[in-house]
This record gives sequence, C-alpha cells and structure tokens, in this order.
Amino acid sequence: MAAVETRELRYFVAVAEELNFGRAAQRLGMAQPPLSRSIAQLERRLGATLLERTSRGVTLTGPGEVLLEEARVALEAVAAAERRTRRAAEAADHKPAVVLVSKAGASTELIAKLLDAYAAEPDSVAVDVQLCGPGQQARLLRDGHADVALLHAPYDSLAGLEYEVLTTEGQVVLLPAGHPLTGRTELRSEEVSDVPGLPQPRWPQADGSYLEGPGPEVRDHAQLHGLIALGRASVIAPESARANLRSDVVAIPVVDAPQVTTVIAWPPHSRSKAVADLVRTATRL
Amino acid sequence: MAAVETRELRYFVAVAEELNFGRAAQRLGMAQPPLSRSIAQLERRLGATLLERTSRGVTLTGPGEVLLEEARVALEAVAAAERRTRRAAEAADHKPAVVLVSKAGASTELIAKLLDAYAAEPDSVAVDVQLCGPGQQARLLRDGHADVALLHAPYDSLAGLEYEVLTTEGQVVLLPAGHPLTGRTELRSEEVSDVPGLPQPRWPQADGSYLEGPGPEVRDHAQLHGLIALGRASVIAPESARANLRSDVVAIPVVDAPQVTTVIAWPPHSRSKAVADLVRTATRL
DNA sequence: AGCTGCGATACCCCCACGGTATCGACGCCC
DNA sequence: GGGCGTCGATACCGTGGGGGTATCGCAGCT
Repeated sequence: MAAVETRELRYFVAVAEELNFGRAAQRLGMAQPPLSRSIAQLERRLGATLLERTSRGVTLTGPGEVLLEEARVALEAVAAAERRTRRAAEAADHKPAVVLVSKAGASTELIAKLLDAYAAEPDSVAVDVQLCGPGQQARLLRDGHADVALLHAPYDSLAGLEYEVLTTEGQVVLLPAGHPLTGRTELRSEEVSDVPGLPQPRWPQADGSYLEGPGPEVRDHAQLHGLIALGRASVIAPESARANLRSDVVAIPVVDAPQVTTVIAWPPHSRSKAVADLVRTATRL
Repeated sequence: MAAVETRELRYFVAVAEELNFGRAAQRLGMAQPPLSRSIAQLERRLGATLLERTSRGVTLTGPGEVLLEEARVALEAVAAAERRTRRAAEAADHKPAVVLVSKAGASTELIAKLLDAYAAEPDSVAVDVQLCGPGQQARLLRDGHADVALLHAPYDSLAGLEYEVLTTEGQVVLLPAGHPLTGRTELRSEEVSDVPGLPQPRWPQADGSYLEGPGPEVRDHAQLHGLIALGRASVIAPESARANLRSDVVAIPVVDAPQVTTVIAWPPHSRSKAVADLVRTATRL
C-alpha cells in the first residue's frame, strides 16, 4: 500500500523549493499538469495535505515541511546507494580506492602525514583526495561521492555521521601586514568583525553560485591570501593556517573564538576495511 | 539519467535476501519474469553486475553487497519520510505527540523520572512510550516509528544517530536464589557464560521469530525472571535491574563485563522542539 | 472589464510494468 | 546417460498510469 517512489519525492521537493508548480515543472523538464496530479496522488497516499494552494502560488503545510526535510535525506540516501554501487563496480575492474575529502587549503600538513602513514599500513589501497569548498564535505559523504572526510566542528555539521576527534586548536585572524591591528598580540572577535574595509570573503555554493554579501568572491586560497595582502579582506581561520603564510599576511590569535576541532568522519554503516584502517591510522598520528 | 526508484531497490533487496528469483517474486506478490527484467534494468542503469546467476540460484557480487547494504538504509529513509509525514498530519488534527521508545523492562525508573520532569516543562507535549525487544529501538528511530529512544551502548548500535549520554553503570548477572554461585560477592564473565544449565535466553527478532540456540525463548521480563527463579536461565543485565528483583532471584556483580552506557538518542536532522526539550530535560536529571 | 499568472480539470496517447507461456542450462538420481 | 526437477532468461501480450496538450476557474492588478 505504501510504495512511495523516489520520483514522487523528487517532484515534491522541486515544488516545495520553488513554491510554484509551473517553475518546478520546468526545472523537472515536464509539463505542469502531470506534476499537479503526481503531488495530489502523493497527498492521497500519505493522507496528508502537504501544500496550501492559492491562485498566487503555494505554501507548505506542517506535514509538508516535515516531508521536505525527510525527503531530502531520503533522496540523498538513494543517491548514495547508487553512487557507492557504481564506485564498487569500477573498483572491481581497476584498483579499489577510497575517496577522502577535505576543505581546500585546510590541514594540508595533516593530510600529507595521514596519507604517508596510511600508505605504510599493510594492504592499504589508493586514496583519492578531493578538496572542496567549506561546508561541502558532509554532503559529499552523505550522498556517496566520498568515503571519508576531514571536518572542522563547529563549522561543519556532524549530524548523521560517525567520527573520531583528531585535533583541537584555537583560531587566528589573517590580516594584511602593516594593518593597525597587527601590532596587537591578541584580539577579540567583535574587534575583528567590525574592521572597516576588511569583510569576510564569500565562498561558492555547491552549484558554483555565490550568496549576496559585502565580502569579495573567492575560489581558492591563493586568491584569498592575495586579497588579504591587498587589504581587501580578512578571515578567521584555525591556528594551523599559520603554517603556510605569505610574508605579507600576518596572523593574530582571536582569544574568544570557538575552538576548532578537526575530526575524521565517515558515513554510518560503512563497513569498508579501507575506511576503518584510514581512521585508525589518523587517530594514531 | 539516474532515477533509481524505490520499487527497484525493494525488488533488489528481496532477491538479494532470498538469493532466488522465484521466492523473491512470491514474497513481492508478483511473477518471476518481470522481476528478472527489473533487476537486469537496474544493473544496466548502474553499469554494474549485482548478481551472479547460476542455474542453482544466485550469489551477490561485490557491488551487489554494497547495494544491499545501501539500499536497506535508503529504503528505511524513505519509509521514515513517509511515516513522519503521516504522523505530522495526524498531529495537526489532534494533539502533537512524540514517541519515545525503550527496551522493555529497562530503565523504567529513569523513564518515569524523565516523563515527570518533562511534563513539568513549559509547553511540553504528550509522550507516547513504546517498549520493544532488545536491539529494536534504533530501527524504530531510523524508520520513523519513533522520535527519540533510550539506548544502551555497547549493545545497541548508535550508528547514524545523535545522542547524549545519561548514565554509565556496571553489570550484574541474575541467578536463581540458592544457586552455588550466589555465595560469591563478584564474578568474572567467563564464569557466568559456562554455568551448566543456565543458558542466556533468546529474545524475538523484529518479525517475532527466534534465532536457533540453546537458551529458552522469552517474550517479556516476568517470563524471564520466572525462568531464572526456576533455575532454567541466567542473564547479564545492568546494575539498575536490581531495583525490581523478585526475592527468588539474586544479582551478583560481573566485574569484567563492559560498562553499560544509557543514552538518549534521536535521528539526525530532527528539528522538533519537543525532542530537543525532552533531551535537555533528560541530561539534567 | 480585461488581462495576467496560477493551479486544476478534461482528454488522449503510449510506454513500461506486470502477466502467461516457453525455453535453455544445469544438477541429480535411478 | 537419459529423464526429471529447478531456476533464470526470453518472447509476447494487455493494461494502467505517467506524461502530453488544451482549457478552465480563480484571484489580483491596472
């Protein structure tokens, strides 16, 4: 009787996000009437009104909001199943490999040490390292693109992941050399957020677009450090960012910024020996 | 391009579990040929051989095992989406309620205190308490039957759940009064597992069936304590089980048994205020 | 009133899903 | 070794439902 299909969930998510049947249909590459019918059928099947229709558009009901949230995670789980199976099939042909993902520019030293140590383990496999924008790692893990990730709490959400803590460190603010604040030995976060002319930069979203905001748009760390050196931006980063600093950028500790915890995380139910070995190696560093 | 449907996943899981197309088709209430075709189509779509067909039956390939694991969690996520939406719809009509699940017979005192304390909170909602067999709580949480659970690590798996630790305690073994070992003030676990004639009982699985084994089959704690008093079984339990003991059953500490940690757990992405309040109340007890 | 944008309804078509019949391959047993 | 049973694959067919187009009903706005 139940039998909710992923197609219906995809349709519902599209409508719930667009709040407009026409645009949702367009996004789905189909006409509007069958979409209306599909949603109506889903509502009948669930015995719940998901959307409030007006002639001006659509709003979500309470159950609708619940389903939007739940459908997203369900669809990610299905996508993960698909991708992991595909990857397992490729691994059967060539060499098996595990995909490790980390925020671009963070913990490069840690990654290098980890890869070296892991490669020395008995029956270690190839490790594909993928670097991505901030906040993307968890999604890549959940949707099956990656097997294991380095995350930074509290910035990255650990919801629904298994993890082991690796390191904890304070934070520093990166400023252009010669800036008035660089004389200080420490700063408080409210002093840093108000610095005129030094906004925090904006990183691209998953789709490559940028949110609106005052800061400059950046794509990589060279660009970011360049902008900081030029006095066009500042950024708060973990202490370990000091390792690879240019001479025209200085780091000042921010004493009241939250501690950053670096963790190695993997999706629950992951039974892969390679991931387990990698995690064990990481915790022993 | 992608578009894996839950129907296909259900079909695959059925075949992978039965390792026989005919029986799987029967279980699914359909004929065998369309099932064969569906699986073949899924394999084409994923670009992976999932099953090795022989004329004697079927075995799983590597990618097939991956998909079996992943498909189960994906299907549970879909089922959870469905159930939580249904429950949200009912909640809209009547009173909203949160479902708390715990192992039958465990932590009754804790539950009572928790319910009292939570009921005294501002805008608390009704709490449905469900008791289930050991090891079932996590599944009920993951598939949307429940919103929050009391679990006992390391017996229950916390994979994919968020949780807060409530208490930690040692374990005792429950023996019939008068048994030779009851003279001891403490025991080691190997002494307990070998006791002749006192096997550990077997609890029903999710489907109500029992695994094969030496111990007696039990359905509830009255039955269990009766069997212990009669000298037909023994069981290792957390210390708190001492609270409600009959006079003909005695508890002896097992010094090397793992510590049992009682946690309150909930599914990730749970946005409900009621669950958050309940968890906060529990951690303050 | 007329126009515009929205979702629902009416109607149609076609494919994909499911059913029946049958085949081909393999193991078993007398 | 030949007959038989088991199991999955193939061939063929019918139908239902998912998707299309055309149109309606309704509400704001000018």
